[in-house]
Amino acid sequence: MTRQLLVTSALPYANGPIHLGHLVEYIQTDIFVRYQRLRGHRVAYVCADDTHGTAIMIRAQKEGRSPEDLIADVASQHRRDFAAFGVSFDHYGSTNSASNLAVCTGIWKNLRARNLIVERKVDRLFDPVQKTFLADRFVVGDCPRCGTKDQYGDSCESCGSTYAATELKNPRSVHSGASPELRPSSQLFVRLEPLQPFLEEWTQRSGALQPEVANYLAGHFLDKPLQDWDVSRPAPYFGFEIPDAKGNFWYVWFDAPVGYIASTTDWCEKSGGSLDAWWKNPDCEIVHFLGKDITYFHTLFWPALLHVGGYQLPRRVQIHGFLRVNGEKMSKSKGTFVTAARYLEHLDPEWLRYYYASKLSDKIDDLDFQADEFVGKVNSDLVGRVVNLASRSARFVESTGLATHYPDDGGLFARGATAGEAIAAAYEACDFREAMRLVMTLADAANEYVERTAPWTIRKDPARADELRNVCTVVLNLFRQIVVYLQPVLPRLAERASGLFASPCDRWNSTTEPLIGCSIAKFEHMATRVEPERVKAMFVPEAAVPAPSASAPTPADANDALGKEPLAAQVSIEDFQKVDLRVAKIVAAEAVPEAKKLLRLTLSLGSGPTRNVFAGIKGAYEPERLVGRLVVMVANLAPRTMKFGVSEGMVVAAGTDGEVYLLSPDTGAKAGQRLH
RNA sequence: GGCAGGAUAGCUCAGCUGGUUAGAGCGGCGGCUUCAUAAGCCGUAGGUCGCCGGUUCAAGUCCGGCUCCUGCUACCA
Repeated sequence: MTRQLLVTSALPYANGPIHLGHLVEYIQTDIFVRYQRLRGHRVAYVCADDTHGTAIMIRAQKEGRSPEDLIADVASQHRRDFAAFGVSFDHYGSTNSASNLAVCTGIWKNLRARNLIVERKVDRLFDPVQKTFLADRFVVGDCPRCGTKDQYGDSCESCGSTYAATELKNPRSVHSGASPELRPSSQLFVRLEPLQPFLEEWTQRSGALQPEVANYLAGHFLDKPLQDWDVSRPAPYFGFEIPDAKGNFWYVWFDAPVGYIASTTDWCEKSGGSLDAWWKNPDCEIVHFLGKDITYFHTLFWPALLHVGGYQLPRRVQIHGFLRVNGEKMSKSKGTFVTAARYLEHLDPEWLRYYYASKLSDKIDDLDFQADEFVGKVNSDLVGRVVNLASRSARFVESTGLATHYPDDGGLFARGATAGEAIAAAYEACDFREAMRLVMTLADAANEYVERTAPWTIRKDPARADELRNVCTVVLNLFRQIVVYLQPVLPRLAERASGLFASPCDRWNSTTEPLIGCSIAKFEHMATRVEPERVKAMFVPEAAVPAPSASAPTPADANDALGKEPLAAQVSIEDFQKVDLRVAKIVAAEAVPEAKKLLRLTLSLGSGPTRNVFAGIKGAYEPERLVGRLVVMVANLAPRTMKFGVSEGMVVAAGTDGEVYLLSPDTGAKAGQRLH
């Protein structure tokens, strides 16, 4: 029976380049999609750029251009990267599209009709100079919990606490630097609690979710009243203005998943299909692939929107873990934050496809990229075992072609055909690791056959020409069977093999019927080996790489630190001089056991009493290794009483999102010296 | 803090509803081979299955407790 599947990958945010972590998902989805096509099913694979929100807006501002201009640039870059890795979207759209606005509007109307939208007056910060309400990230001030300066209006990067923008101390507008005023604003919320029974049923009993996900939702959200979801943001905001609430925009997480539908709509338009035949067709299986970080958006809000909007719910939500590199989080400073473009400068995309396939399971486990394992898998599995089969047999039959009857192979080909069922089941379950393992056992068996029959010996005896041809017919058929099984993972290898046989490797069914009598093209290498040095070169930290040529178009690739932390309002030299920065020596350092992030530092300023300072750097520095080191401290910061004691100053460090880099003076600086 | 997941050979992982000497791939070691992109084949060594206790004729597999790792967390419980 021919199935019909509508498959999506999560929409990448239009605020940065695609990197190896993204590619886990797109490659995983693409393998699934190609597998389904290989089986003869009808598949639509749609995706889009997620383009709205504050971060995009801020970045566009910093770069002095319109958000539309920015997202167009990033979109073309994303498309190029995906194409290079063979990700075979049927349509790649944008959430900033007419179709998306239309679908959002439709769902919104239904939410209104079901009385699921409530409006509440909330006091929000208002910029009296710009005469606009300020989104959370357009306000900076001191964290109400720990006092850290220059924190956004949603959460503190130092202590991790979250709060309302109105709680910030000494708040300022990012636009004008003015102190915002409190003004009542009407915010719109989606009420989720009335949908509780539906969500309970769908998450716990539909079978769409992996069991650990269902457990997570049951224990986290469904066991108590669901909170209303704040879906509006006041202008200015890059996004869609809410049609019946002028001056308010849909929060990016409202219109982002709707982009799946919009992109499907656009694809239907372009290909002559209709949404009724796809998303709204109960026989069409909708499958979402996404990372575990965005689980609840896709398993609570999104089904709620679909349900109310009158759209079919996903049949399956396939969630994967994060990519780590050599056991650690990806890190720019360690060079393990590798963009797609950077990978392509060094390595072949099919290698990564195979490597990921050999590691991916249907679990939510993180996937660890290990350089030496990568080299080993590619070189020994792909080249040594699979491609080598063709390479050690094809040349012998270039002139004669394959035998006209399939010879006795001791049941090898039949065994391979039977194994197809288990391989198919593994693909279907997204247990690609298992699929690769099974395929490799077939390759092992084929190599043993070559060893046993020793065609290089047969060849020496002209009287045994038929036997030589028979043996090679077997080996090449086993090779071809394997290549078809690997086609979802290695489409380019399959194409090259197709050229060898002058017969496409594009149908799963062809694995049950040996190819006979056909000619064999001149053998050419189908895959190259990885040189370990090239992998090593890819992981050289950016800073150590010679500056790229000036002609390279880099705007979209620019470091996004500014976007994450916009420049603060201008200050005078007098303002700056109020802050007394000093070189300080760490004379003692210890972890605060009860705290997640804090180290207790004892700092010397050369003379006078030492200072006790808490620093949120536990995750990045070993206390023992800090002792004796010089750092920069804010020496005249008002003491602050914290849970674990009084902090008498602050150690300055750079970094966002959990990265922390302490500053060190050059050699020769002495504790106590002031910074000017 | 809560929750979820994990902890099995040097590395990456299988081990379903408890049942004979715990498996695979890679890596290691020893041979063989030379058709092939120094590829391939054969053999071999490696594990007190995180720790403690319990249920059972029998536990990696079930139950309780603990330790460590990872992730998530809608002020959080």
